[in-house]
Amino acid sequence: MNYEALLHEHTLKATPQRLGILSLMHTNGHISIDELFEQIKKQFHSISLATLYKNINAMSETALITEVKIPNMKSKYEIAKERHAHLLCDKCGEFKDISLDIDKLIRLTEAKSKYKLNDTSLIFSGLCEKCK
Amino acid sequence: MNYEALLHEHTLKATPQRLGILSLMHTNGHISIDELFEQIKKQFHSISLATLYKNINAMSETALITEVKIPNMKSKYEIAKERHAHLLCDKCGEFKDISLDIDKLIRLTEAKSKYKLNDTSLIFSGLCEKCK
DNA sequence: TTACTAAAGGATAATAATTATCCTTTAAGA
DNA sequence: TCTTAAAGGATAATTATTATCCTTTAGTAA
Repeated sequence: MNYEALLHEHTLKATPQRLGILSLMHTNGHISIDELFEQIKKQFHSISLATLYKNINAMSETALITEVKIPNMKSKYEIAKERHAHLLCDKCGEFKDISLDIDKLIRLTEAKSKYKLNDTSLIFSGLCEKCK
Repeated sequence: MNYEALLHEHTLKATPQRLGILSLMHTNGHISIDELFEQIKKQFHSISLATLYKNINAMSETALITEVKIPNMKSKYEIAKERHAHLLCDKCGEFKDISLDIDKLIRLTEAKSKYKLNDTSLIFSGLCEKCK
């Protein structure tokens, strides 16, 4: 993926730190601030935690990345993508995407509620195939 | 509702402060820490913020209340109840429960994922009937 | 290329949010 | 009543996040 272009599309400068952050987010899938700081320091020995926060905020505000709030644990961040739900294993902590017909779910809920819906946050938790 | 008994069932003492918190949670439906502190102070002039946090934690740990994490805003707390989803109006901020066949959704997702699921966090956002 | 400038980085102070501590008070049961 | 573990209040400590200020650099244009 060309993160330099992606940053530019979101009117953000493509700095080495940001490319590093996006790369880590990509390889990890979902990552918390703490994990991110831990890992990014390996590449950028003197990176400031403030820089990390500023970048997370800048990229969130421009919707390049998304914060995923999870019950009973710290938020994780992911590169923005098409609508999807998440699966969490309460035992091993595996956290991953699952695609699901969210449009249908939205249509159903709109009918029931009279709301005009445009987004969802949907997290399932339980035990993964290995842990169950 | 008999909150005194409810607290006892969760092995917690039924203090006036806790009864006040639960009462506010009930009348508000969902309430943030800040709103709660704001309101509870009217009844308990000298209540400490630490007491509020301690009680929120104690009642969360015993699953008497539930924290609802919402994208882009502060958490709200509600008295625990049967599985349900939430609707958020991005314009006026209305936040309410909606009942939905979550069991069915879980069964569907289990089939697709091989997970054994037992819980969900599901929030829809958009515009309410008035705001749309 | 070089030069310019707004944006971004780093260090650190400030603020906000949450938790811990310590001592006093009280709910609940004997 | 009496006893005591649990809870409350005040406040300190810790953690998380944001703001500030000065330096560096990415991006653009001469």
